Order: sequence, then C-alpha cells, then structure tokens
Amino acid sequence: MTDTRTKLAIEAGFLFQQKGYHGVGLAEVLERAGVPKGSLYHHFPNGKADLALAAAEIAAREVLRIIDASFDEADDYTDGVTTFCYKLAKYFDIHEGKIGCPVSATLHGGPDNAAFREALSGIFARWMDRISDHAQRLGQSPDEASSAAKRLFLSLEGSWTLARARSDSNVIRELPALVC
Amino acid sequence: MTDTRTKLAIEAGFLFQQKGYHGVGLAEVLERAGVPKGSLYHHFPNGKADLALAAAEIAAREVLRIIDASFDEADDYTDGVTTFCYKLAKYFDIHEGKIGCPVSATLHGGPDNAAFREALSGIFARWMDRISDHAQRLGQSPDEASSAAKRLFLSLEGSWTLARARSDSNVIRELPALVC
DNA sequence: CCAGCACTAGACCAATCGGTCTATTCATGC
DNA sequence: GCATGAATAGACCGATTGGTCTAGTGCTGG
Repeated sequence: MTDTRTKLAIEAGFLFQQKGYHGVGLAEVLERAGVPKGSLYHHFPNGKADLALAAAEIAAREVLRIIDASFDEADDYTDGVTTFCYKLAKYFDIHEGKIGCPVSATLHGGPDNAAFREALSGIFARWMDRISDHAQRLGQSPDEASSAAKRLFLSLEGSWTLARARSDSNVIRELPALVC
Repeated sequence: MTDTRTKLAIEAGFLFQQKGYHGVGLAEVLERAGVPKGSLYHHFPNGKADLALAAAEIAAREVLRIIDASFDEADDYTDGVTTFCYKLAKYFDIHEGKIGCPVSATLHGGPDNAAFREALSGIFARWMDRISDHAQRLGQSPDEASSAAKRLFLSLEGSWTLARARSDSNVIRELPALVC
C-alpha cells in the first residue's frame, strides 16, 4: 500500500519516460493513478513541474540501486559493467522498448527552468561518482576510475537513445565490449 | 530567398531541438516563420508529424556535412574526431546550450509512430556508417572502424545530453580524449 | 484576357491543456 | 462527541492545442 504522493510520482514517471514532459497530460497521470486532481495539487503544490522532479528523483535512486547491486558482487570492473548493462537491458525490455534514460526523458524538454537543469546534472553527477567509487574499490586509480565512469555513462545515455530508436535492447548489452 | 516549405522546416527544427516535439506549438512555428497556417498544411498535409520528419531530415544532412568537413582534411582518425567534436561544440554554443542531438530531440517524445522510429534509427545508421567509412579510409580495418564509429556515436549522444544538462559544451570537446 | 492551379491567409473548431476553487470525507487529539 | 487539519473529490476556468475549411491572391500557359 503505497501512499498517494508516491503512487502519483511513480505513474507520472512511467509516462514521462515514454512520452516526455510535454507529451503527458495530467489527466492521463490522474487516471492511471486513480487519484483526483485535488490530491495532486495537495501533494505537489507547484503541479506538473513538482511531479516531474519527484518522478526523476525516484528513477534516479532506482538507477543508483541497480549500480550498487551490479558492482557489489562483481569480481572486477568489467564484470560489474556487464551485470549493470544486462540489468538495464532487461529493464528496457520489460517496458517494451519504449523507454529512454528515465531521467533525461523526464526532465529534458520540460520547462527550461534552472531547477530542472540543476536537478538533471546533479543526478548525472551522482551516477558517475557512484560508478567511479566502485571502479576504485575494484582496483582502478582515481583518474582511471573517473574517466571509465564518464565513458560508461556517456555511451550508456547514447545506448538508451539508440535502443529506443531501434526498439532493441541489444545495443545496451553490447556496451561492455565497447567501453571496457 | 528560401522557399516557404524549407523555411517552415528550418524554424520548426530549431524549436523542436530545444523543446521537443510536444513542447512546440504550431502557433510558435508559424509566427517565427512568418507563415500562415494554410501554407503549413499545404506543404505538409499530415501537419506536425510531417514537419518534424522534414526538420529531422534537414538536421541529419547537416550533421553528415559536418562529419565530411571534419574528416576530409584530417591526417588520421583521432584528428578527424577532434575537429568533428569541436565543430559540434561550437554549434552547441551558438544556440546557447539549449540544444541536444538535433535529431533525437525532434523525434523522440513524438508520436510513438513506427515511421518516426524508423526515420530515427535510419539517420543514426547513416551517421555511424559515414564515420566508419572515414575511419577505414584513414587506415582502420573494417571491424576497428565499425566499433570506433559506434563508440563515438554513442558517447556523442551522451555528451549532447550532459552538455545540455550542464549548459556547458566542454563535455563534447573532451570527447576525443575519452574515446580515441 | 482568362482559366486553372499553386499557394497564402486566417477565421474557426472541438478537444485538451495546466491550474484553481469549493465541498466533502477522513483521521486524529482532546 | 467534537473540533481541526489533512486529504480526497471533481466541477469549472481561460488558454492553447492540432487541425479543418473557405476565401482570396497571384502566377502561368493558352
């Protein structure tokens, strides 16, 4: 039994990830969450923008969780990257190939608000930092780890885009061979 | 003196690249192009979708042109990639950091139309093929060239995303050091 | 000079947009 | 049992959406 606020953010997240900020109407979010409009503006006083930020934050934490789950039981960096990519590809398949990077899909194309951009680049930084931490723990030097993390992140964003265009998650699965 | 159809596609392209398909209203396109609605539906009978496809096609050709201009006078592959990235970063700066990949910004988040997805993945394939051709011409084996092109394309898409989030084109300029 | 067609021009439309507002229900502390 | 604030419920709003339709304009071949 998730509370109303969370349910709204999660449903909104799914929709934003597929159709982008402007592509989703509040009516659709409300219907899927089974929640009336009054509740939305009670929990998110700034309306749609608040909702998108909350949705992105949830998706961002979920990705962090997947990063940890992948690297925690890895023998070396390449091993962790491989597990990570396979998990993401599976996540992509579950949503029928309609999904890009859950965060950039939600926040890009939204209002060109400074708050949006900062949230977005902050989330990206957290991801890269976390990957870099794991790389160091698995034996890489700080410099190696940092650029490996950046290389992985950048090409992962690209893979999400290409996978979506092709409706095919294999691009993501081929990533470890390409960047490690 | 560009004709009305082209003017519409170009103006629409700028807007789509910044705000995405659903983020742009026809009224805004019409106003910026200084063209009445009747003309739009004369030149693009299927309306907004046609317009987006035409805009993406123009942007795609422009990128191909930049690829050629960068690699034609390059001594080796790394040299070509560097020139290419610098040109793109400059293009990014000209548009005040509001722009992502001109094609994915236009077509992603649009109708989940099969035509859109095919156009998108076709354009991406053309870019990668062209880069791969140049890499081979500059001495790489077909396999090397193909995976180098893919590596460049994927991380370039990611760089566009990150550059936009940070409003900073340096990510793009640092790309050659990261992927070559 | 005029018939025909490509094109421009913009009024108009139903549908949907994000957002506001009031009324009601529910839970909780006294 | 009652008061209070949180939360739900949804009617309602003006603005804007993409799209249609009718008029009018201007070029071109005969």
